[in-house]
Amino acid sequence: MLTEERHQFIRDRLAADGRVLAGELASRFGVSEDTVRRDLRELAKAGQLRRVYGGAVTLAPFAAATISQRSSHAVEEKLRLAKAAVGVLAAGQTLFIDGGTTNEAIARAIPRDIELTVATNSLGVALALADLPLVELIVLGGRYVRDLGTCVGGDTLTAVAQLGADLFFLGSCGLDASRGVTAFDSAEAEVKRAMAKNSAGIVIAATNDKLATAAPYRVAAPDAIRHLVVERTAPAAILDDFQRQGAEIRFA
Amino acid sequence: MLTEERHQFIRDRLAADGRVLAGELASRFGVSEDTVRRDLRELAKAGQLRRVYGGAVTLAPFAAATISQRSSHAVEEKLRLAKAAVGVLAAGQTLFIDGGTTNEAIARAIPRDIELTVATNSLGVALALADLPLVELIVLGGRYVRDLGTCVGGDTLTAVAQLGADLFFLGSCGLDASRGVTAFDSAEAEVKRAMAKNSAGIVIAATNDKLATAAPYRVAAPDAIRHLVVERTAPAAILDDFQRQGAEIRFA
DNA sequence: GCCGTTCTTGCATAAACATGCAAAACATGC
DNA sequence: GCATGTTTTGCATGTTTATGCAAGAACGGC
Repeated sequence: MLTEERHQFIRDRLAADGRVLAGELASRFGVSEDTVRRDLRELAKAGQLRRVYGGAVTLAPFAAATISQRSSHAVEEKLRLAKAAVGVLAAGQTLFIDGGTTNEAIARAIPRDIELTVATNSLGVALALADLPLVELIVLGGRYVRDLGTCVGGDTLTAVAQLGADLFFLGSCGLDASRGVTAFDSAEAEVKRAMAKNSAGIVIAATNDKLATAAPYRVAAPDAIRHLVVERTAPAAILDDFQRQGAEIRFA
Repeated sequence: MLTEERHQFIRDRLAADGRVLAGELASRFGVSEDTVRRDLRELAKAGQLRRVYGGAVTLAPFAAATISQRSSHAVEEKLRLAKAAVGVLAAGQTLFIDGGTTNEAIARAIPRDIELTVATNSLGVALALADLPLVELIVLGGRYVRDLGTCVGGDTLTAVAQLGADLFFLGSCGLDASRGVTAFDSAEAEVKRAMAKNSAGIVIAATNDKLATAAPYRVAAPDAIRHLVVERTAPAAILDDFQRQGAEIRFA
């Protein structure tokens, strides 16, 4: 039996039952439990299931409900970035957080015992923060765009205009040392610009594939970035360019 | 049985009954009470429940107060109510939907193939609708209140004021044929009043325990209710009172 | 105050786990 | 065809985790 066939069977079984047992799969496939565990580990790394002691279960409902397509990509890297990104937080701060899977990961990585005020136009981020007892959560409403997972439009801009934040966690965008921060969508860019304008500093957590890419709509100048959180494997030349323009580099 | 499955069961049971007993869970899972206590301790540490002598209860005092009286069948009843409630919908309509578990159930019961415009201040409702391809979703932002699961405040009122809807699905409130619709919270009531004002008709889906109860804050007069969705076992006398004031009764 | 119940803590054990390694199956280049 | 490198798999190793049991502490009713 091919490895891929086992993986497919596990996915199907998870979709049907919501959980699988390592021992059960081993006898079903006629392979050792070690092999099954390896399968489960790989699928977990690919973001297709959650590993638990004794087997695996489907991902948390909120994770499945949000932008599931993109979030299965580079889960581990985003988790590492998120953990590093929350390091810039200080108690009592006010934040803007916009959309994107990296920002959702950051929201989930915020510890329960820190007091913050957070304004977000992302449903996924709002959901991640809805449970935190010490976080004052402000939802920035507006027209919901399915593909982005965020609210945009005039209502959103109005709401942003009434707020001011210490930090703005800017997500899902292109990043280039000469062109700065750019977005793929006009309405999305408008909201990002408003948030950037009303924030004292911008924080960007970017996977390597976001570095040195540009999109049509300008959001912020490169020297507006205060904290840049990147992977350890990020190209040093690009980081130098950002650092020269005032960004503080943080490695995940 | 996986540890994770026990945890999930405990969460579900808490959501349904508002409380769990350690001994009861132990015999149901077929494990020792020590194991159950360990589970409860972990969930408490994760902030998902509050540990009490003999078992555990839900965190939110508001939710606990209203939920504790519900039977474990309340989930099924809400599902039945929700299915009946979506029967009043027609393609192309614009809706307000506010918070409450019944409204979340209604949102989940909306079929994928109906075109609607929905404005909601409930995160749960928004999440349920985020996937539906034909629903234009407008999120009504504002200060998020954890116990209600909704956004309230001036920003929310401003956003509501700019919209008009055919129907308003009004949730989580007291219902009395003489006093009308009433809410437990002042800020919540304000938003409900604004939604009621800007809607052509009000729809209320109420479990039996909601009928003939009243809360401090008035939201709408009894004759503002256009559709009242109730269980088959609802007391006829109460229904008559509402019907005389213009409500159309629908049975789940 | 007492007593039974519930809880925490420490400990033992078995199961599940990660890791390193070697054999087998497979592909690749000459 | 044969040597070489890669992937997959199972096994042995040591580690971690889950669980139940026992003993003592904490709680609640009387």
